[in-house]
Amino acid sequence: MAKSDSSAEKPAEARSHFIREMIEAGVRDEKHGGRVVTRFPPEPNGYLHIGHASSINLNFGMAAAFPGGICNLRFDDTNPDAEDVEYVDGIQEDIRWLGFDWGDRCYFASDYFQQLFDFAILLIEKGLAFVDSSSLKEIRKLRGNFYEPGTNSPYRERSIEENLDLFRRMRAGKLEDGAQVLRAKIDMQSPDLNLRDPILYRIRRVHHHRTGDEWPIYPMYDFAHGLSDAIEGVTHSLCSLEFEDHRPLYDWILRACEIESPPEQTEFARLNLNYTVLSKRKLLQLVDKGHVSGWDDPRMPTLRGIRRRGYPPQAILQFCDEVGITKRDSVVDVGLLEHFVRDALNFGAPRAMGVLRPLKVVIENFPEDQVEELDAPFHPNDPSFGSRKLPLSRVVYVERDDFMEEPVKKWFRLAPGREVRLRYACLITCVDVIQDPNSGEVVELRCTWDPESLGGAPADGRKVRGTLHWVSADHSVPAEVRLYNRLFKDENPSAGDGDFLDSLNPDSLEVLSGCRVEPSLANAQSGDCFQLERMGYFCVDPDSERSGTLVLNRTVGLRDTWAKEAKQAAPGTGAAC
RNA sequence: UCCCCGGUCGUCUAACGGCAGGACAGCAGGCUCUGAACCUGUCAAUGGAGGUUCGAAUCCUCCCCGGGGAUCCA
Repeated sequence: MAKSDSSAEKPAEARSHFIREMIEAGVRDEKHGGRVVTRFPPEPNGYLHIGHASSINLNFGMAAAFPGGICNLRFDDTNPDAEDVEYVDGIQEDIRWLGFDWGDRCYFASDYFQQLFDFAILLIEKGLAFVDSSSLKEIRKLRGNFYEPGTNSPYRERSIEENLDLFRRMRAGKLEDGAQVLRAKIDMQSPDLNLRDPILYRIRRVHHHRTGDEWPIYPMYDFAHGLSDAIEGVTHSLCSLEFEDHRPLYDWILRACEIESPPEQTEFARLNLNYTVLSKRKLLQLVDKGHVSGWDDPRMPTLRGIRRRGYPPQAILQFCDEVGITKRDSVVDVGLLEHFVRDALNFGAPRAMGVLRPLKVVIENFPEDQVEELDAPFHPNDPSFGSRKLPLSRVVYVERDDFMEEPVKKWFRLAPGREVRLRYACLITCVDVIQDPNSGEVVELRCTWDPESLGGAPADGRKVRGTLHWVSADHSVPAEVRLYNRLFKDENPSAGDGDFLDSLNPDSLEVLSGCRVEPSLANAQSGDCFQLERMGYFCVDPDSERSGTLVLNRTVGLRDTWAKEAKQAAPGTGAAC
């Protein structure tokens, strides 16, 4: 039984990592009452990308790994300047596409604004927070720097009553943006700058996408995040490495607010990919400046981009599991992602034939009006996919790249005098080459076929090395095919002092318009995925509906050891697509 | 010059004081009606110096290298 032995069949038992072990130990020791509650906390200021998939997989995965575990979706919407409902809808769509479900627990930090405000009052009453009327510039100056300690604000010793009054006036909306802020009273000498009387609340009189104009003040991340976790009963607050320095503040706030069973913050390294940028700011720039067609451009590392490209969610999850969770910064090779995409598609995608750059072939001894219907399986390793009929007629198209007038060594495709197999059809021999008299370009091949080889092997059992994909000229349907290359030329587009946009690959998109695909694809629906044999995995782009012709995205090419070998033999000639 | 974190094959990752293992990539074969998939084999690593120990990737000290940290961002 040689069914394709893909890892897609056996969902690898979840690999362990330090966070899983930590949670396991905690559950064993009845820490947090033995509960596991995580949350995925996106800020709705951009679309999710492959890096977020790792965090989503972690948070939802850990919840699922323990009995009774749950994972909330919580929008961290405390900065109305950058945020938008467009993103809250898109983010939910993307997480669902990955296969995760938060039940009815879709929360918003903005839902907690009143509770957060009350906690701030508590802090003031306890003498742990004060209103600072210094200007932004003064606050910055007094904070000190890496090497110099900070200095106490002149407003630090205001009375509790005065602070209460001032803070309530902030809330009442009577003050200008920036007039004053609420600060925690911690330690201006601390080597951890986050502890130098961090700002808890600021005045920002702008419209919020959920709370409208109700709040003229907004809580800062450090204040809002831990308390939101606490309000939701989160036990494990998993975040990325850059918040490590914030953990003492996270703990301070929960302690100061007298949270009885405080959540625990643990940091892990974010996912990085070479030849890719994963920063919302940079992705936004690509979209805004028109370097890509949108957040869902198939070259984008966004979840909607790779979804449109045809990456199966299963492949992304397996990729995340394989990469794992650690505390060390790393840059994963995009090749690993592509490996899991191929792996999932090899297992799950039906096969078809399509010619990207057609070269006309006339089979001279094939009767003019004859059409042979050949049976071809949809999957070579899995009969459950069934089969379809392929029409063979006198004129067919083969791939232009499969013919070489002067074949290099080890070439076993078509060339003058050479015999090859048309996949699932018959053997043909090239007997003549027709060129354009002016350009010299090969425009047509004249071949003969061996009728006895119909359906497979020749009668005499002779071996033929090359097998080509093909379509019948009259029966095939037209298609536009979009080939994608990496968006950036450099492994690390953000390295150096230059603009990352300078690293953009001008050849990241190649549109082929005269393609021909087999008739079974005529009714393919947007989103359908299949392999065009020998050419790669493809999916139907939604543009097909608009344009009325089939538009195919190449999801990923097949491994191509011949291209590699040919490239080594003739450096500089290698076709890189 | 300060604080925090991290350094294991090319890349990612395991090891919880006891044989440095896996995946991807690479290379060499095999099989094949996809130069795919699949199968077999193979290359390849503990940043450095000391110390503790019968035994150190793992514990300790120092050094080196990398990342993060001074938004009224998250």
